[in-house]
Amino acid sequence: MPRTPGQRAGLTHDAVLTAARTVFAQRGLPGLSMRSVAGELGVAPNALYSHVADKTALVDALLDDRLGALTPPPPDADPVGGLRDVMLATFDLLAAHPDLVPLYLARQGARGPNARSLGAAMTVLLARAGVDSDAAGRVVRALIVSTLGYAALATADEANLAPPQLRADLEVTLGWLLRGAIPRT
Amino acid sequence: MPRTPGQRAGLTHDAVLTAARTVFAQRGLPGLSMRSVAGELGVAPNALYSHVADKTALVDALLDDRLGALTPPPPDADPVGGLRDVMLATFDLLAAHPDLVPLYLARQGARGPNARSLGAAMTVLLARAGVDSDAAGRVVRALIVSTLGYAALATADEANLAPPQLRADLEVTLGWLLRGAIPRT
DNA sequence: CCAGCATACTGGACGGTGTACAGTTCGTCC
DNA sequence: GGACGAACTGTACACCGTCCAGTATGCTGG
Repeated sequence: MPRTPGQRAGLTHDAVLTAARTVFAQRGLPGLSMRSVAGELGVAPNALYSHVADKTALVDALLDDRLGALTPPPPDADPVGGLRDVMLATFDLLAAHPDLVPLYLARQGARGPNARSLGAAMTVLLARAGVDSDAAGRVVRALIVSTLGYAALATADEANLAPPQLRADLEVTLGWLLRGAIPRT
Repeated sequence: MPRTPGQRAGLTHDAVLTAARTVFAQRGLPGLSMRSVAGELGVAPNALYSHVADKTALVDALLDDRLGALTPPPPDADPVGGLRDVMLATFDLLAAHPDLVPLYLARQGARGPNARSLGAAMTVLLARAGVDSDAAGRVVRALIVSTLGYAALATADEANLAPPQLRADLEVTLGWLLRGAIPRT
């Protein structure tokens, strides 16, 4: 999107984020550079630094942005089923956009607002299942770790493992974790 | 280790690997470049390419090399305890060398000979616990995913989670997984 | 013993990266 | 209307992985 020179670009943090999203969608992770994002905006690479601290800050924002596509489980859902479904949905999101996975791994899962709200919704479900809030954090971590890990396996290049197979394996694993974490009723 | 010019360096794949190990130990992941490894050997950067296909191949070798520090569980060990101990030892190894973790994550856990032999030893234990070899692969994956994931959390920069705490959490998680995977006796 | 050859290695370069510094141009507010 | 601060550009630095063309070395067959 080149501009006629002499005019202002009028960038904002959101505009940069949007451009990053576009570049990332079209050219994947290796194509995501400050220069490519700036090019998408018709702007010099350094111009981005007025709106974004770092490349890592931009990537963080991008990650949480993508997490917004996930709908948190409703508070009145069945705890075990609800938790399993969010994690499987997360797996599906990551499997559909393989280039996201290395980014999440490098950041250990993003701590933006969307990530937080998902975590909160999961904690609510766990509370209803009798898990106190101290333990809930640990359980959420265990679930996320497995989900991210299986997503990583599913998006590996050398993948001799088929994603549907891994999705099934993840489901089994989540069952073990939830059965262990939630006191028998 | 500069040489007097005009003489051969006499590099080998092993020499390159050793140099890489040294550089990595001293300068960490960001300091590990083809140029720095070559510098350690007193050699031009391109010289490495006579002994190593890629930087990624070098890193792969380095990863499996470090995995050699782990001793596989003996075949006659208690299955649950033995499996738990290998994974905790793996966690400790990674926690002690934080820069290893991003590399393992990027490669989804290394497929070199050392990694294979560890996997084989784990499969043996699982077989003795009544898990057939098909399911064993899945269980091993589940265990590794959690272990790597917790190690990643333990080595995160922003870590508000203390490593000993995470180690304890991992132990609990491994218990859940093993209890789920191994049929009740 | 010497010719020939494959291999190891060097020098230099290409195209890329993230980002710092200095300067210019613009919108906005007193 | 003049000053100020922010936005943006041009340029540059210090890296990166890797390729290409050349040179020198050690080993091998005659």
